[in-house]
Amino acid sequence: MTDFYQRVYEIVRGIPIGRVSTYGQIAARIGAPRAARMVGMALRSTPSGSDVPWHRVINSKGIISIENLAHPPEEQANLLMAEGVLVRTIDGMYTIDLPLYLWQPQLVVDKGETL
DNA sequence: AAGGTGACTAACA
DNA sequence: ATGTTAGCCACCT
Repeated sequence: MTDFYQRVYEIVRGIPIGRVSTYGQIAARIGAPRAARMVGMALRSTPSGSDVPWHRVINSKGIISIENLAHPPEEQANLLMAEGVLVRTIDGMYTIDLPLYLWQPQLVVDKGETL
């Protein structure tokens, strides 16, 4: 995993079903806390058929990004709801209760790796 | 090789 | 509280 994108995919693959993460959180876990936009870029080029659950990544406000050009936000909302995530529709935007669904990975201090 | 572009964010006004 | 601004940095012309 020498590629930035690959690291993004690896982390996103670790998001459990029914949980979500944010662009910033993933960037931080890669070690580049300011590279949230790059995370979005990486997810942009993930095919629907891939094993990367791109739909489990939303923005820091708990909203499905309306700037999303790769897939309609509606599709992302459907995928999340299919996993049991409660998605509210407010003013044409899809919002998620972030404190409730945010993925909070445990850190393994021993090896400096994460679960 | 150099500059433009964002599935973002935190900081301001 | 809500709207704007300015950093951000790997990728793609």
